[in-house]
Amino acid sequence: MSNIREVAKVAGVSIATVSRALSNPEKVSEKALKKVQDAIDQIGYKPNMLARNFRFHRSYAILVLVPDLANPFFSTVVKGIEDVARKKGFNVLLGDSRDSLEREQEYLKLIDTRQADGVIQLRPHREGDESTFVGTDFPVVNACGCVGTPYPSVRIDNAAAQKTVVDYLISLGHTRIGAITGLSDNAHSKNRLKGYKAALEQAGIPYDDKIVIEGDYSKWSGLNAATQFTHMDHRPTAVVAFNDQMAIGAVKGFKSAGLSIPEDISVTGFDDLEVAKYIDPTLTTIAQPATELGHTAMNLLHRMLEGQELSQQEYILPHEFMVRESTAAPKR
Amino acid sequence: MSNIREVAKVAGVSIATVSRALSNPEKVSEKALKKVQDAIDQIGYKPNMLARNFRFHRSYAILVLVPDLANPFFSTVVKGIEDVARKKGFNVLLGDSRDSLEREQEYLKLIDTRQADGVIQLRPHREGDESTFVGTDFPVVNACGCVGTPYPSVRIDNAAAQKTVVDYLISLGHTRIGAITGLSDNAHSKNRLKGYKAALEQAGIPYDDKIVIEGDYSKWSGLNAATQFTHMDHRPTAVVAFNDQMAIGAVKGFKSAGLSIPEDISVTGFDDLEVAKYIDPTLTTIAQPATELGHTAMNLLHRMLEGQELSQQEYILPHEFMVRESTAAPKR
DNA sequence: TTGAAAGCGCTAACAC
DNA sequence: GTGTTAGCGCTTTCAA
Repeated sequence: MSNIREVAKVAGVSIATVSRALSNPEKVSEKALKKVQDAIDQIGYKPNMLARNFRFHRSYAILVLVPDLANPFFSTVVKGIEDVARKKGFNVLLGDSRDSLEREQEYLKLIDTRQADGVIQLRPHREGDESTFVGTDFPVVNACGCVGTPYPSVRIDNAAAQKTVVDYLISLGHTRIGAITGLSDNAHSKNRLKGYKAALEQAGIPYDDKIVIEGDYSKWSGLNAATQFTHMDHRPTAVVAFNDQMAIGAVKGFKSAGLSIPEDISVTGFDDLEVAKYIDPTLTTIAQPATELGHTAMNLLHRMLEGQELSQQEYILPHEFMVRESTAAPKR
Repeated sequence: MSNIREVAKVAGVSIATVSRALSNPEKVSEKALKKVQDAIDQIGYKPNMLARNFRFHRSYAILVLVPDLANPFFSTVVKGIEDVARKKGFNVLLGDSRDSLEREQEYLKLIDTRQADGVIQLRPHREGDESTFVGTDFPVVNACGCVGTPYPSVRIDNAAAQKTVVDYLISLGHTRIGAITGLSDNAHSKNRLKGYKAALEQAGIPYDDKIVIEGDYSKWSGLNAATQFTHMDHRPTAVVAFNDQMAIGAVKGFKSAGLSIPEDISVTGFDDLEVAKYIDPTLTTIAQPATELGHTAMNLLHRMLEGQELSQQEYILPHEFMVRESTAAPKR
C-alpha cells in the first residue's frame, strides 16, 4: 500500500508538501499542487485514515447504543443519525444492547479505548446511569428519552402526548380506559403513565390499577395483556398501549377473543410505525418524528465534539396525534 | 490520558514489558506481571486501540452495507452480524445505502482508507458490481443474496422457496395466481419469479404477465398492486407477493376494496417478519433465518480476515414455509 | 526475562 | 512556499 512518502518521491516534493496539499491546499503553490495531484493519481494513493485518526487522537466514529435494532422505530432513528453523521464525516458504530446494562458497558469500552468519540443513547436515562454517563469526559446525547435527563437530550413530550390520546378517548365517551405499560422501571412508561393519569384526573375518572397491565414493549406482551383484559368482569371499553408493537399485539389478542375493534373496544398505540397505517384497523397513535430525533441527536453530538456550547440541554420535538380507525365511541 | 510509558514508569519496568504483559503475559515473569497490573490499576490505564490498530494496519471494524435498515428483515440480519462480530472482537460500521450505488461507493471508501477491514453486503449482487466487489483485495461476503454471486455468500434458495408457495396454492386449487415482484432488475425478484414460473409450468398453467405486477418491496407498492388487481376483469384468486412488506400492503389494498382474505383472494409473503403473525389474517409466508444469515455471514467474513480458506463459496441455509390464515382454497 | 530502539503513516512546529 | 524533523502510542526485533 502506498503512503505519503511514496507520493512525495514521485512528485519530487517533501512529505510535508504532500500532507499540506491534502489538508491545506491553499498553503501550497499551484505548481506543487499539480505535481502532487499527478503523483497521487499515478500511484493510486489513498490516505491511511488509521494513521490520521491516531495522530489526531480521534476515531471519527460515534457509538449508537440501541435497545433493539429490530424495532422499526429505533432503526429509523438510527437511519436519521447516520444521515447526518455521514455528512459530518463521522462513522456510526452500532451497539445493540438488548436492553442489557452489561452489554452496554461492554460497548462503552469503545470510548475508553478511543475507538469512539461520543455516544448516542437511545433509551431513557436510568438512576444508575449517573456513574457511566454523567460527568464523564466523553460527549453523550440522549435521543428519544424522557424529562430529566442530566445530559443533552432530544425527545418528545411523552406525558403530554399520552395525555392527548386519553383526552381524546374520554371525549369520545370512554370512562373505563385500560393501559398496557412498559416495564415499571422504564422512564418512558412512567412518563406516559403520568399523562394517562393526568387525563383521567382532569376528567374526574378514578385511577384503577386493575386495568393497568405491565408489558415490555413487545408484540407478544401486548397480546398477552389483551387476553387478560378480555377475561375481566368489568372490561375497559378502550385500551391505550404505550407503544405500537404492544398495540399490534393487543389488536390481535382482542380479535382472537372475538372482539371487534373499535366497536367493542378501542385501541391506541405510540410511535406511529409505518405498519400502523396498514394493519386492520389502522391504528390511532402518536407519531414520533423518528428521523428528526436522529438528525437532531447527531447534530447535538457533533457540536459537542467540536467543543461548542449548547444553547439548551433539552430539545423537545413536536409529536403528532394520528387518529385512525382503531378508536371510536363506546357502545352503549 | 495515560499511556504505556506512564505505566512503565510507575511499574518500574520498560514499556516493552508492559506491552508484553498486555498481549503476551506468558512471556513475562510473575513479578513483572504483578507490578504492571498494579500500575495499570493505580493510574487507570486503558490501551489506546487507535494506536494499536494503526500499528497492525487493521481497523478491526467491518462495514455492513444495508439497503434499508428500517426494514425489520434487514435489521434482524444486522443484529445477527453484530452478535458474532462482537464475539470476534470486531466493530460494526453501519452503511445504509438506500439502494443507491452512489452511497454504497461512498461507504466503500472506508475500505480504501483502512477504516474497515471487510464488507458484508446485504443486497443481491448486480452485473455492474464486478469492478467494485470482485477480485478486490478486501474480503467481501454477501448475505441474503442470490444464486451466482461471484464471492462467498450465504442465502436461502429463493427460487425453491417461492416455488413451494405457488405449489401450495396450486394444491389448494388455485389456477389463476398473480404475483407482486420486486423491481425487474432485482436478482431476488428474478429468482423468485423463476420459482413462481416453475410451479406454474409444472402444473401446466400458462404464464400470464398481465397478472405479474412490479413492485419495489415497499408496503405502498403492495397496496398499489392490489388496487390494480381488483380492477382486473379476470382477477386472480391468489396473489404471491415477493416480500412481506408488499404482502402487508396488498392485504390492506384488497380489504379496502371490500375483498375478504382468504375467502375472496389468497395472499402470501416472503421473509416472515415478526408482524406477519400479528396482522389479520396472519400471513402465509416463507421464513428466512435472518439471524442465522447474519451469524453465518460474519463467521465467513471472519475466516476470510484471518486468511483461512473457505471450504465452500456458497452457503445455503434452510428456509421454512409458514402456512397461516391468508391462504385458502378458491371459492367456486 | 528484560530493555533499547526502530518504525507504522501522518501532521505540525520550526527553520529556511 | 517548502523541507526537516519530532512525535502521536504501540509492538517487536535485537541484544544483553
